[in-house]
Amino acid sequence: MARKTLTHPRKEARQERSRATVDCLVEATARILVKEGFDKASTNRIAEAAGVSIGSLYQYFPSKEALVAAVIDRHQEDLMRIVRGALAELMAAPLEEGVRMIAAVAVKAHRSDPRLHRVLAEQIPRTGRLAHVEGFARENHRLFKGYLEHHRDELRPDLRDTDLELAAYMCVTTIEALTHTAALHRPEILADPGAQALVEEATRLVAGYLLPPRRPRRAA
Amino acid sequence: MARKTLTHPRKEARQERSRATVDCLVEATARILVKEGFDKASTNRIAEAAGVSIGSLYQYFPSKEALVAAVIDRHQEDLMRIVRGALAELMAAPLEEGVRMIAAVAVKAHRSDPRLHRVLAEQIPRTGRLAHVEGFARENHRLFKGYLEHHRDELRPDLRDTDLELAAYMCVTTIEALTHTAALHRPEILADPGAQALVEEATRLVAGYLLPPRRPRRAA
Amino acid sequence: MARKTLTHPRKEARQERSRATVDCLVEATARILVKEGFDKASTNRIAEAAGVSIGSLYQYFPSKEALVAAVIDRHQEDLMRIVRGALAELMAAPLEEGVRMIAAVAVKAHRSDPRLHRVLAEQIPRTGRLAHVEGFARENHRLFKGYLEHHRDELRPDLRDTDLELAAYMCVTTIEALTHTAALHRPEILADPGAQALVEEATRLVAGYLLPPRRPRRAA
Amino acid sequence: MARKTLTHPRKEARQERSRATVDCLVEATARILVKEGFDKASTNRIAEAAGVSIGSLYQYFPSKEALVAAVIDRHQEDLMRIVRGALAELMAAPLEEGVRMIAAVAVKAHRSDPRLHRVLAEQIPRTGRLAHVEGFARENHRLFKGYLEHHRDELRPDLRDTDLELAAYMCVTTIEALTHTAALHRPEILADPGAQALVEEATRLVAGYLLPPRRPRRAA
DNA sequence: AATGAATGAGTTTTCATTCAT
DNA sequence: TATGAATGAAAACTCATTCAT
Repeated sequence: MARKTLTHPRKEARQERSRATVDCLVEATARILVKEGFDKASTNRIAEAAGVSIGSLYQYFPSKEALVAAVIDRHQEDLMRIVRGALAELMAAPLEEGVRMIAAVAVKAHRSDPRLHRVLAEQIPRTGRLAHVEGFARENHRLFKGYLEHHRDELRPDLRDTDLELAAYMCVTTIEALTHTAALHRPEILADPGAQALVEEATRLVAGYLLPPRRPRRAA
Repeated sequence: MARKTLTHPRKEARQERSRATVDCLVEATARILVKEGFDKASTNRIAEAAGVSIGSLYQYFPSKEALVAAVIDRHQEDLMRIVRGALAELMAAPLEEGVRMIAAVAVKAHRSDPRLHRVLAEQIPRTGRLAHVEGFARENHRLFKGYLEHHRDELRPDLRDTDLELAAYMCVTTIEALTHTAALHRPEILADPGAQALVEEATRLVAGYLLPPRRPRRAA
Repeated sequence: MARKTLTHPRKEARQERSRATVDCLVEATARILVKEGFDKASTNRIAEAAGVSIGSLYQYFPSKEALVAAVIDRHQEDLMRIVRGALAELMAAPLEEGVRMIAAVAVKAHRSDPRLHRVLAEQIPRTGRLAHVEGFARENHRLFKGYLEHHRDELRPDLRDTDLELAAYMCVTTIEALTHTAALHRPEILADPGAQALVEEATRLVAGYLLPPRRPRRAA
Repeated sequence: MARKTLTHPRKEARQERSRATVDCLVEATARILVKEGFDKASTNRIAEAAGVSIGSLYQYFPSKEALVAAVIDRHQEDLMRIVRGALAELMAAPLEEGVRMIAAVAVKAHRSDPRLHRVLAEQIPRTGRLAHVEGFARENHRLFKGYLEHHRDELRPDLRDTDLELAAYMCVTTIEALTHTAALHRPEILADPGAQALVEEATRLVAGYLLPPRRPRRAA
């Protein structure tokens, strides 16, 4: 019996009741992933935690991977919503302000559920959702590059005439890396007092990289 | 079937042959982790790949975790060697040069075996080696903080009188995050042409954060 | 996790002990197949009946099918031994006697374990052993065709100059079909009093088909 | 989860629509049995293939076995119809002609759906329908014995005064076995060019067994 | 009557680990 | 000390069947 690893939901839950079951399952999967890690998240355990029979689980998800993939997708959508919502007004902001917004959004996104974020980050390769997730990253990158192009004249002189690909990459990656790493390894930094500081420092770091040097103040 | 999680090698293997066996096993574990992932790395498979009987494996390693821990430790030691070797002359270097050295070392370290790095990064939480590994990070952090203190007068004015804790954290974390993330998700950036660029951009980013703004050139 | 259906033993049992284990397993499989049928023959049940742990079972047989295949092979070899042994002296026998020998051998073969024969006959398609088994049938067919050619001059006149392919097929198939069907559906026919009669009638049937008509006795 | 094995249809489905549903289900079962084998024929699959909900399936058939039994019965009835239709005029025919008719009918019956025939042959033991099916065989046997008794004087002399039980058994079994085995293992023989030959050879075989030896022609 | 969501016992299979030789 | 046969808990997954709607 061929048993390819399928990662797509098995059938659409049409009725009210079954949609609730599916939600329950995804919820329970996320909860267990966070509380006990991938290895402990057996399908039987998930079903039990969801208060659903193992048979029902397999009616909607053809494999454990499919469940994790569903959690990933749901998490991505949460992040997307945060990012898109916040970036609506990005274009109008001056550079430093724009960078701060990006940083703030990155922090906000990673704060939404850092422990889940962490487990998922580790499990994404296994689930074949990598392409999907990277697409999301690329979208952010493109978006920010567009923003930089729109604000070319605010950049430090030697960047003004270049392709802004690399610059965009550096900024987005730095901010993403700082917040992602904090989420994975320094959860306390994303907690309430530190998060603001992280935004400020990241802004100084990245804005300093993009903007022309300010005159020393006493130079007035 | 008691399955306590012991993570220390069972005996010291002082004899010549035992030594070789242990090396073989660690080697094989690393190889399989990289080529097939953690899930495929069963103890039987490792023993087979090492050309050693499963019984012998358990003579030297009390559990699967112990094996992975040994791989992690060996990898850490490799990294340590790179870092310590390169940082011997750090103190003497001026700030920008020092930052460049740190960046270069981070890149070098992450290039040493990025695929192993990746698997281990994912598996470290499972092995209880986390504290150990974070200790290493903290050492780097302390080291760099010392370096900054030693070069206080080169810093931008508003940093000169502060505790350099946060500044050090930002720098080390940014560089580490940039290289680590590249190792995990953008291996091509660490490959030969890109790596130099990464060092340069990281240097500009971080040095720009630490140093006082340079006068615009034409101001002469 | 790919799970192809492998039907070949997983590893050779080298030590004394493990060969005993393998034998036990094959034995137990046969026993359960006969006593309870294919559906009841779960691997756990087989292992239990063999007095062997389920793990050991999977050390030697990669799947349930492999176990059944092993039983089939063993049964085939038993049959082969019976057939080859009996057919050594076939060539020398005159036609009617030869036919009787063939019939006797077929009966003997099907008597060796009719209930096993039956279950296996049903399961052969599932195990991929079909080709193997049909090869055996073809061998018998070739053998008997050779025998007929060797005794051409005893045949009824209109067969003497033809290709004996079809004639051989009819004979072998009839005898095989009569005994096989008896084994499957009329076990009592193969039991002791009936078996001799079956041989005699089959001989009369087939010999009558091959030989020239005998003169009516009173015609002397 | 009580799982008694009931093999009788649950209700008579007198209404038009119910009738259609039942037919659909039996049809679908047969189709899946043939195309995918017994193991793949799960009740859910059958319901789906029939375009009927699993709930409805269980309204008409109390178990999977009942479904298969229904298929068997339907198949038997098809065969019956063929046999009875053809045998109406048997009694009047002389022996050789009668044998040929029997052989022709057996071939025709086995040709009607050889693949279904095969699966059913394998599955009948499981369904408890064995007795039912064997009853059918016995009927044929009785019928042919009656025919032989009616044509006693055409038989070879040493048969004329015996109980024709055994003779009938040999004839019916040989013809049945030859066609059944062909259906199971040599489908090509039942296909169009070969089937006629099979009838002829079977007739020669069996008629030769029943009739007195013909005088050699030149003996005149 | 029909629907299809839910059930859960039971199946195959893996793999860390032990222990007799 | 080395070997590898044996172990068995536990995981993933199926499918006949029930039952609320």
